[in-house]
Amino acid sequence: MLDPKLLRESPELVRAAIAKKHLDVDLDAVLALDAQWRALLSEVEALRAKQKAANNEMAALKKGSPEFLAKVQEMKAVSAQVKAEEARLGEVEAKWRGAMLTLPNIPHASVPEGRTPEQNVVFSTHGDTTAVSPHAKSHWDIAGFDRLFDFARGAKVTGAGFPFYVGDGARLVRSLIQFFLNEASRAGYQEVNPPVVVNAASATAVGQLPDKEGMMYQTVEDQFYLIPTAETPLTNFFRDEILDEAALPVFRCAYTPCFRREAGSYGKDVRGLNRLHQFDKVELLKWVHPSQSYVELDSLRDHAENLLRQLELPYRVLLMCGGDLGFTQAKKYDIEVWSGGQKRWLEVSSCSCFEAFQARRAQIRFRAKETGKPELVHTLNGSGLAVPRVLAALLENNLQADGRVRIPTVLVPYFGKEYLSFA
RNA sequence: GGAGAGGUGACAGAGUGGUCGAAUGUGCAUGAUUGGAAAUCAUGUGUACGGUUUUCCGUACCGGGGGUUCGAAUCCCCCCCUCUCCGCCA
Repeated sequence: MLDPKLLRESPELVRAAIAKKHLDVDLDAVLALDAQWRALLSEVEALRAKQKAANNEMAALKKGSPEFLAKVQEMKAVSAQVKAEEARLGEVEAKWRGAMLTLPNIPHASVPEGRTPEQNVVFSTHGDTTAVSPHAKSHWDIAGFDRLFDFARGAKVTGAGFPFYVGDGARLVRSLIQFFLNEASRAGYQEVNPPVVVNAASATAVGQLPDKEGMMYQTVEDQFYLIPTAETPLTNFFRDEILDEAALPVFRCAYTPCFRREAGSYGKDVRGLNRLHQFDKVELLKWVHPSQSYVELDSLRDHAENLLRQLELPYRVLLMCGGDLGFTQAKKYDIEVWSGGQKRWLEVSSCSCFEAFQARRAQIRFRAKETGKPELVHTLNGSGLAVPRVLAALLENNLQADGRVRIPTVLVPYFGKEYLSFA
């Protein structure tokens, strides 16, 4: 959510943001609602002040005296009026709030113009995409793939997009998770093991409700949601809290399974490990002082990149253009790994700075030493990393002539051997 | 899942219909005192929104929501959470 004061004082900034993100929002309607809401609020508050004053007078009067009874009669009318006006205020306020929630976060000045994913800027490229194994092929075509990554049985037991990982497949998944977590710890992120189902308030605070309800699995009895990312429980950790300024920045990481319904995709995007309904991911979160958010975004991105470098996987970094930037983000980098068999880039991380947009909605603040007043923190998050696509790239890029997969040196201590075998 | 108790400001803890944003204590901040500290004394110490704008003023908030009433922290209803006991269970 945007700062209502910003909207009032600099509507042109908000208008420019909407244009840069290529969104269609009727800003004038929002402004009109805002004015209406404020006018109505003043009216109601004046009425309540009147009520309060009368209340104090009546406390001094003798109960049951003629003056007292007269006052009761008089205030009955005011009371009815307050009730009616409050009902109206409630309606307008709900509309106003709804309208405010349609306003996107302001893109950072460094975000390039553009409407489509093609207009994202290639920020950097690392590693040699031509240096992958000459035997690379799409991972689902690798002989024996189905034994270690059993989609058929997953579909029987649950549904499409819920594979079983078996044997060396399961072991490699665990190795990657452990490697990612250890690296995050080493970089100063405190490890957290959060709940993987959250309530509606938490989903709302990070913007997954109400608009993205369809992307989450829901429980029947309790109105809980399976998390689409660890960002959801982690960001909510400090919801409605005021932190010490000295405690900032706070770095946290978490491994969780992630659940996404993602209806509507098809084709090669959803083949094999490319897109699943349940997948494993290590997520990195930062709560920082507003002056540090972009320095922190760079170091967050660099941490994620470093994981791919250590895994010896070619990758590139995209700086998202205005039109491809999410609603809530001020700036975002996507990191894509090179999939040598499919000969395409696969997104394995998305590093975003939200500035105060999430924090305002979730009411996460810190007490500023200077003023002693609470201020909103800035939040950032990024994957470090999503497992299945890294897995896909590893299987493809490192496929040997004999059908085995070479394990990157850094993973060998975790995996316990130098080659993964499909036999 | 069943029975009972409870949820008040940073913390402890009063308050059962009116002058209560809320006693008191602790903590914290500033000042006095001191060579310095402790102790003591004094003053101050929530958040949000709106109006105004170097000052202030108004309104709201006593777990959440609804109701009764001229008026609710206080009465009624629903929900959530915590604790104790029982049941169940890894």
